[in-house]
Amino acid sequence: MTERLPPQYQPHTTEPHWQAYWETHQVFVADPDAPGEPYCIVIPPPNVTGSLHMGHAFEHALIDVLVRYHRMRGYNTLWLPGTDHASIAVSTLLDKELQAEGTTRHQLGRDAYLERAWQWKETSGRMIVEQIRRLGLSVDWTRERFTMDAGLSRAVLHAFVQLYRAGLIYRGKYLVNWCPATQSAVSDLEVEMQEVDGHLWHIRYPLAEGTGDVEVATTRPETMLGDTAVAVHPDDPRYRALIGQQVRLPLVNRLIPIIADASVDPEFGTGCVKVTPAHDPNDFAMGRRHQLPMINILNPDGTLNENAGAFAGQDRFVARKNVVAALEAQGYLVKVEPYRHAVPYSDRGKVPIEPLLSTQWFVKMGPLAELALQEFDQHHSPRFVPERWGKVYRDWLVKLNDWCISRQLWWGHRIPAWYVVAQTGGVITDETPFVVAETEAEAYRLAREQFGPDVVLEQDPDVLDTWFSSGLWPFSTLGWPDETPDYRRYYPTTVLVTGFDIIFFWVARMTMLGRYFTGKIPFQTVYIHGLVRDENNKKMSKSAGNGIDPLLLIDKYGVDALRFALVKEVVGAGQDIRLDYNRKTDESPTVEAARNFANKIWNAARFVLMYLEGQTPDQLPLNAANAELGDRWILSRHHHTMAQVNRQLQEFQLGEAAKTLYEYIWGDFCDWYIELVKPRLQEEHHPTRPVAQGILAHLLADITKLLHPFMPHITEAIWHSLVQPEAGASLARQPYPQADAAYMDPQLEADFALVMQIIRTIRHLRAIAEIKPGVKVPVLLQTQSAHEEAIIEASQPYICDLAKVQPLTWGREFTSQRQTLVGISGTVQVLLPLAGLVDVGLLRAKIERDLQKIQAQATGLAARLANPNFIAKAAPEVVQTHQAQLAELQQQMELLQARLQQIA
RNA sequence: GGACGCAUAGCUCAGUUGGUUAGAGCGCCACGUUGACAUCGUGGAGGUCACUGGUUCGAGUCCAGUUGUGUCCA
Repeated sequence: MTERLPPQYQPHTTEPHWQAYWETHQVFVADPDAPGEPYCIVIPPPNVTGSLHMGHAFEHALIDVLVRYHRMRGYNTLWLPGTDHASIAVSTLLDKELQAEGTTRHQLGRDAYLERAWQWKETSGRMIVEQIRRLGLSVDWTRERFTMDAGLSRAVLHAFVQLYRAGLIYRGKYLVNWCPATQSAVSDLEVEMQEVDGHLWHIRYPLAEGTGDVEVATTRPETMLGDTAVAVHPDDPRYRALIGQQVRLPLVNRLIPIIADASVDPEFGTGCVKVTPAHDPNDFAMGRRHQLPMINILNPDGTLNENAGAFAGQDRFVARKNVVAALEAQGYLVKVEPYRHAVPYSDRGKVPIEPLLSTQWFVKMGPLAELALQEFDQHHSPRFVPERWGKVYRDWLVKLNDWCISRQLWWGHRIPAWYVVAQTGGVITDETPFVVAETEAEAYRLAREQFGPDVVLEQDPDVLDTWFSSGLWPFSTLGWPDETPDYRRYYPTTVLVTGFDIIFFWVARMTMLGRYFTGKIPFQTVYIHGLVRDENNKKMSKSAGNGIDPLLLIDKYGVDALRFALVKEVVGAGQDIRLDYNRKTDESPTVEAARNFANKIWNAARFVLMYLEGQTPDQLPLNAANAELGDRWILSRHHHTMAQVNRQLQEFQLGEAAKTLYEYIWGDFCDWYIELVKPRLQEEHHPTRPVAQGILAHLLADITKLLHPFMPHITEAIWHSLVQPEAGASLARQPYPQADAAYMDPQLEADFALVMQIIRTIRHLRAIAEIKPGVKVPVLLQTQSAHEEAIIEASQPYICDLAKVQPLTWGREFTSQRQTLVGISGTVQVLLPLAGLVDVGLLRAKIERDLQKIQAQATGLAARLANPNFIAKAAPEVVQTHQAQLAELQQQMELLQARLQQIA
């Protein structure tokens, strides 16, 4: 039996073996017709351009704990894996490739480009999926989905058309966030504000009539080419007289009005601001209020267009310099100040965003957000864990703007709008009429109805924001819009596990779209986890280059170790975790500790298997009737642990559950129980040997089950060795152990704690006396309590064995020899006679040290008990505990003082 | 500027509804390789619980403020 288990756990052979086993035997394939309450989680789809990073490993480890736990609890469980198509990321990647080849996507043409994109996805895009497989997750690979699969694409078109027909999608010309790098619009969420050191340029605009001028201040002087007004606060006494007058815009020579608008902050700069409605969100709003002309001065690539006059064709940052130079040359530049301000950057493109007036498609968010808000406010749906994230979610729903969903890219879901282009010569303009339909045929049908039989249609060239399809993920992956068996069985899903950074991007969009289309919030609970930070407590990011490669750690320590380390670090929920890591050696003490734990379990299993002599737990009944004190103690601890772990897992306290198991297995089971039963096992005819064997077998079987959600591979391996199940069976499908109150005995656990305490005290005294570990020593235990005497009697073999005592004597009163080491365990006095071995001063010092400690405690307690307020106001049981404690301390002090006199 | 976290041993972190002596792992020191495990065992050292004030018989825990630090939103 033991031949099969090497003395050290070897993850590199064990883990791939069981991963293949699970997949071969379809252990995680869900069956909607099977019994059990449904438990479904959809994976937060990783991006196909990505590679496995620590965030994935962490998130997936957490999800797998939940999923495996519930599967073992008998739920009909589905964990659905998949990836999203990452429109912008793939486009950026391919554009770079094409650029290197000296071509562009426009030269290549749409069809050839998409063919290439699909090819890329099939080859390189598989990488992340293959890496995820190494984590050994209990996902159902037969249900793997991709956002651009036929079914999910159909869901996207269906959703778009429905929203359009309901008036919740519209096309229009608005100010959008334009990314000149990708040459596409992006949504508000894909913009990230960065503090940068810039300048504030003060520019003089001369009044059109008479003399004088106004001074404006700006961080983007080139935009003055598109100014169509100057604004002041209506109540600003400095400018009140000027309202209604005109100024002559320098360089451009355009006459623009001075308007009054309450949104102007009189404190900022000169209190007089330039207004560029086509290139600034505030100015855009002001432009609408005052019906100002909107002059666009930018091309899609970030160069200035023909409206910029002499500056046309120049890049925006070159133009900025040139505009400033021209203003200065012509005497319009008043001054330049250094100025630190927030600049919007494109999340993906990594360049400053330009607010740009552009015709795009938008989702009207108000009505959708309203539905989600109602669910949240009235039904607490979804429920957030931890709860505080619900507030973040709600706040965002209340103030969100319409969502720009069109992207000027090709990889993604093409917008299902067809323009009637015959009349406009094949060109799509802002005014071109269009129809929206799920298919081209349907579009033609609609268009012919509306525009006559000879229409020529051209589909909108743009694609949808990737998040639009991700927003449908919890139901599109299950078959929606069809009422498939999976959809009926598993929707709405049970839990969504994700990071807080994605609440707006993804969670809120899923709840809004899910509620609108399915009538239901797509998940009952949202479990929000924190980030994995690096060894310097920095957020890991690709751009900072501080990521820790999980694959390196898996190679070094095994995936179970990495997973356990990550889960064990989670406290409560939502807190960030920090991972120790040495970049020179690729070592992580945290993961190493988890690897050591795996090895500990492995060896505990080897020990148990060795003494089971081929018998399985089924062949060894749990014989509690003949159990000894130690047996009953471990059974109580065991059931106590099972109760606690189940409770913690149900309350999303995954890290706490991991710690509970760690302490129970390493501490109680290995350090104490296994050590306790060794003598019985080694004595072939010991009367309670079979009892110990039965307990070891059953507890180990339970331990593999309890730990399985956290460390699936090693537990599966041990379980197979232990129970020798039929082919195809998996631990993953065994029932999760539940506590039985009949085994739990707090009094027994307290009694046994005294035994442990006595053993520790003896070991401590031995260490003080520098007695060699192998040498047996006589020990006397003195106690006045009959109960304690009984405990000592029952545990005599344990004390003798674990503390290397021979002989052990106990009684009410011992007169010690001069040379006796003294220790205290509860009210038991532990005496270690040391004839001639140590010096009396050492013995005295030890007793005096103990006395001092006890004295300090007793003084504190006595002071508290002397306080009449304490007696009057504290709970009676608290007072009672204090009194009992003080009595015990006083007894200890008396004993020690007596002993001190004896050896003096 | 608004909101939300965090601050406990050298390091990474636990510490339930306030109640005896604040815990664990790593690291450190000493001892130890008897048949599960040196990826180990036994023992030990190590903390003014960021600071100030308040509530309370009693505060690491509750409240207010301060400082430091992190994140999200503007």
